[in-house]
Amino acid sequence: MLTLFDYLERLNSLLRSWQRDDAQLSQVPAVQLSALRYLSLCNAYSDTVMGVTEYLGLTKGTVSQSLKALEERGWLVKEADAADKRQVHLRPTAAGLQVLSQLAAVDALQQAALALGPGFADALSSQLGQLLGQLQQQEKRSFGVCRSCRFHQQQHGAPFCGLTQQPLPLSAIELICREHQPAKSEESPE
Amino acid sequence: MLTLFDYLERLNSLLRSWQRDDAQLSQVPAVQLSALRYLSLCNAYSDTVMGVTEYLGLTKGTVSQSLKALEERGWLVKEADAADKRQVHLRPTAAGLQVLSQLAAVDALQQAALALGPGFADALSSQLGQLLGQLQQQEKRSFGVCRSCRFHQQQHGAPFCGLTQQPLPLSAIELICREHQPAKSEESPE
DNA sequence: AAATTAACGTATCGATTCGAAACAATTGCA
DNA sequence: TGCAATTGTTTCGAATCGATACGTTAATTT
Repeated sequence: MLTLFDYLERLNSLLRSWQRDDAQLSQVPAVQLSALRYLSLCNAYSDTVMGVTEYLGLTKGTVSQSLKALEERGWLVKEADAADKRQVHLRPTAAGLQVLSQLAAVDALQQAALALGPGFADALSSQLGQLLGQLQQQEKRSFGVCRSCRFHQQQHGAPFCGLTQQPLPLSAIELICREHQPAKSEESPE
Repeated sequence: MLTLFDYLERLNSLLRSWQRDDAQLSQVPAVQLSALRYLSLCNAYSDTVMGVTEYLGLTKGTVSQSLKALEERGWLVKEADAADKRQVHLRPTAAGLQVLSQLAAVDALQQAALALGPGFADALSSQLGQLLGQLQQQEKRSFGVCRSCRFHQQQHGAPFCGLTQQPLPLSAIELICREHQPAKSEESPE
């Protein structure tokens, strides 16, 4: 009997094989693309080596090398943190974002979902999000977006993080955060 | 905005990282486990090197090595095909099946789904199956189970494959087949 | 029947990745 | 001020993966 695990494994194999068949991206290791994509989706608290490391579940040494390779490709720049001299912020360049936008697998998934009905993609995303939330309850990090975070507040009409006690740009509330902690009710209301 | 692709990527990272944290399986490459699991789920037409190769989307040289490693671990045995001397059938041993049954990720997914409601796992599996079917329409192979195959027939009350013109054991109709071709209506009725 | 082509599996090579460990630099804490 | 914890880099060795070449067997063509 096929389980959820098997479906996810098969989907993953398929997506990887497409990446390899892509002429432009065949030389680029999958981990590098995963890291770059994460960096394009996370906020300023999370765009560090340790952020990528925890998100991908690898060791920091390995990740450091992959990021170095991305930097050499010109898809990434490193910027020192103003306050903490240990930290380095990683920002995808225009060229890097360009590469991400050409990932065939992303579009293929969206189009396949569209062919199955107008609300299919949203419904499936919602369910996968719920599953992910459930799985991450035992994890140290939950990697959600600000909007679903218990620290997420409003102050003077703008988003505000109760953990770091800092105001956030409006664009940040849909970004992935390393410090995310789920609010009480994870179930998104229908 | 998080896409289907991102959810699948994150889920995959999480599952992989669990595999690495498992003391017993940390030394075992993920590809080997994927191959072994496939072999435990596929039928007699598909348990060959080329079957695994196409399912995982790798090259046959690479797969041949991974299978060799599995054989050396004693998790797999090779059996020559009776009719075609080129082919080798790969059969997981009892020890191999034992390893598969201990995959923590499989259970974790099932339990997480269970916590989200009684029908959650089935509904999600069904949707992922539909998505997979849609994605595989452009592929050469669809890797479905006999029951959803256009060659699937009944003869003398037993399953029968219209492609190979052979009877099938009853246990095979839920197994993955390399030669699978979807029947006209892929949508599984509710 | 013979020759050619195609398919299956293996072996070898080189590039690359990954984890483990050691290391330097900075921060936070007692 | 000491001491531990955190961040990030580097180095090393093992192992994976793709590409290529090869041998064997089956299928096809002449």
